Amino acid sequence: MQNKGKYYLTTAIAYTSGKPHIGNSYEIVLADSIARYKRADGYDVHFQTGSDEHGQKIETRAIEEGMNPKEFVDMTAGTIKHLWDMMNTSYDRFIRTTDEDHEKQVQKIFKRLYDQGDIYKGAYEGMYCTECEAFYTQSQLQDGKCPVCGGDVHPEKEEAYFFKMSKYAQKLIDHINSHPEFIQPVSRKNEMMNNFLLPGLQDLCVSRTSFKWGIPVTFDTNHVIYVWLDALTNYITGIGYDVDNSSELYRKNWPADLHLIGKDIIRFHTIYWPIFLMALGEPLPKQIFGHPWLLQGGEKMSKSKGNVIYADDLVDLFGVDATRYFVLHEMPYENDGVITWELMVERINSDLANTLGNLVNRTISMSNKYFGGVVCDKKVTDPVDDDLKAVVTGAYKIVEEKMDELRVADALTEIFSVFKRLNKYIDETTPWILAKDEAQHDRLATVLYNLTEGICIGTALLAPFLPETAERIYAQLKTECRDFDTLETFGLYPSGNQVTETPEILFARLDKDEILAKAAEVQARQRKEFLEHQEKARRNLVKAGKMTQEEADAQRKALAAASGEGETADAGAVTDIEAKEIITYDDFAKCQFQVGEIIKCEEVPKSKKLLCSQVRVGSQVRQILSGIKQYYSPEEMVGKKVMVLVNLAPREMAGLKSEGMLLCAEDAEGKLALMTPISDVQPGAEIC
RNA sequence: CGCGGGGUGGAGCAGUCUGGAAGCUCGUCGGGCUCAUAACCCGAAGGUCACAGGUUCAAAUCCUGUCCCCGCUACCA
Repeated sequence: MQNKGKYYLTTAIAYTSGKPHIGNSYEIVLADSIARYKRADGYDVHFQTGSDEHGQKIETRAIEEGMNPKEFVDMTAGTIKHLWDMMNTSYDRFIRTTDEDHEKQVQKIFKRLYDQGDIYKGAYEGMYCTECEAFYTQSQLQDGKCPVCGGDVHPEKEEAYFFKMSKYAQKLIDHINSHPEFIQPVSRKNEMMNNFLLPGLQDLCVSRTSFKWGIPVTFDTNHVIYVWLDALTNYITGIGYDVDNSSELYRKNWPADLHLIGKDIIRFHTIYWPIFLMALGEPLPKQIFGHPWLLQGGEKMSKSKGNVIYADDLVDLFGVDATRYFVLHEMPYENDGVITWELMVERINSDLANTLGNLVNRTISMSNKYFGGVVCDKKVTDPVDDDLKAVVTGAYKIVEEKMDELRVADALTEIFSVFKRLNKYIDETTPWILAKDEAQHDRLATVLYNLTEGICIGTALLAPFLPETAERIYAQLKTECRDFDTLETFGLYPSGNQVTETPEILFARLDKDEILAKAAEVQARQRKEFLEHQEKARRNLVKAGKMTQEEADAQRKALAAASGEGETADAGAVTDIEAKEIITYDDFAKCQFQVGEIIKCEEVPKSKKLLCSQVRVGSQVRQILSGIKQYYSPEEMVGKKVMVLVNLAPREMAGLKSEGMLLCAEDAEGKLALMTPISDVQPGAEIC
């Protein structure tokens, strides 16, 4: 395989304030796919990711957890790394901004920039909230109040170091204009130019005295180095940059070929980062790609909404490669993508199970059925083979074009069009008919060979995106992954090779209802954990003297109130169920609902769930069993007026007869509530 | 009049730069097939391309105006 040179790519480093959700995990999967693709394509790849671990927010979060900052970031960085590993990502280094080599180099960089006059000491002026010990800009304020706690703010000065951005602005403008590929997608370029560069850059505050959790300024230890100078430099410190004497790894890999980041931090990567590098006299990265977000059903994910989707939950339900496939496929190039549980199931069933999994399965099954698993190229061709071969061998070039533009979702679509073409080829050649004719024996062998070879080539292209699946396919075909420079040649699968006798299902078809039920459980659990965590955080903040008990109580109340009209803490969360078919009025009229009064109620001894009630409906008394023991005691049931479905066929449960059904509402968390009339009515009143 | 992006059959998107028969994936319906994971293959239905006006032989595409959605707006990681 020809060596096409080095390729250095990075992801943004993940902030260690908590566990990243799938929208954040998307980036590492995207980066990994590109890294694997470039490796397979002959590049010498270096792939770096990591975690950003300093700042005031970390300090606060650590207190909430009752830990010191270092313990806290060790924990969260561990979580992040674990997630990255679970997603099967092939990074070469996971850098942490608390790593010793990084901290040391950042200090040296700061000193050098100060010495050469790019950093100067000044005062940061802004609106200060004493409550939160934080500065806010005019535009961040909400009605002139603190956006976080809602308290009063006042103008305040804080001594700080600043970086002279304006000095390099023109040089950066020129660079961006002469390198159209620098900022991707291009639409982002205009945003940066019009909003920041052309109106004139403000100097950037690069130190803080208001908190301690950061890298100290060596010559002024009241200050810690603030945020971006610390975070962005990971891209060079991680490969051995040294102000005095950089490593060989650095000299080989810098400038980076690609910084992959979320669209929210484009400004920092396309303005501040290049300017820092200019100040250091280092070349600029070749390309910065600000990818869009994955939104849960069109909304941003948020813990308080309880709609956060985490990679590990997806992996539990669907597996690693299905999760990788989904996020890669569903993320368009420029606009935000949508993730919902339904869409996951649809994509997996349609593409992975039906198109790919079934193709591999039916091909191997036929080889076994007709040839004892031996795949032989008997070279009995037919004109229908030509188009198949053209599609299969032409795929590499098309995929390559898409990947050059970082259009990963499109590349995947192209790869799957190969598998779709192979499925069609089976219908065109109808192997089961060939099998009935002894004279077509060799033709049948050729058809199966072509299918097997087609799968091999398609799978080689698929391997960077779904590495584990590719391995499983090759294991079943008893061969190995093909180099990219062989993908335009048809016929390299060793003729006479024997495939596995026992093909395994690559992706099982999923049942949507089953998955939705599991998803509801997952989200209910998250919601509960969120509330518990909030409670714990408040306790710890009070203990640490960062919050008074009154404030904690007030916040709890505010949260409960803000989360909905309801009196319960989890109001605001809603329950969605699958829509049933539309019914006619006649259908509805078949159900007889009446108000019933519970006159007696006892537990069913043999059952964990059942209560046995005697219900007065009109002049009759009926016995009705209900699975609500966990929610209502027999005592509280008595005297209640409830909604009864009267004409339900009687049924025996736990040895007792039940003549009807008490209607309850059940929400996504499985909570039950009996339906009762809002004002008093007679037992037996019809509900219509 | 702060900046930028978007509004295309039921869903998710491409097409707009470089005007020339409205496309893809999923879903729905009908047919075929039986090697296979109720799968695969073929076909059909379904859109006044947000709205209004203009340029043109011709507009989803260019111009003008209006409405709606989303992101950013400077030190927040």
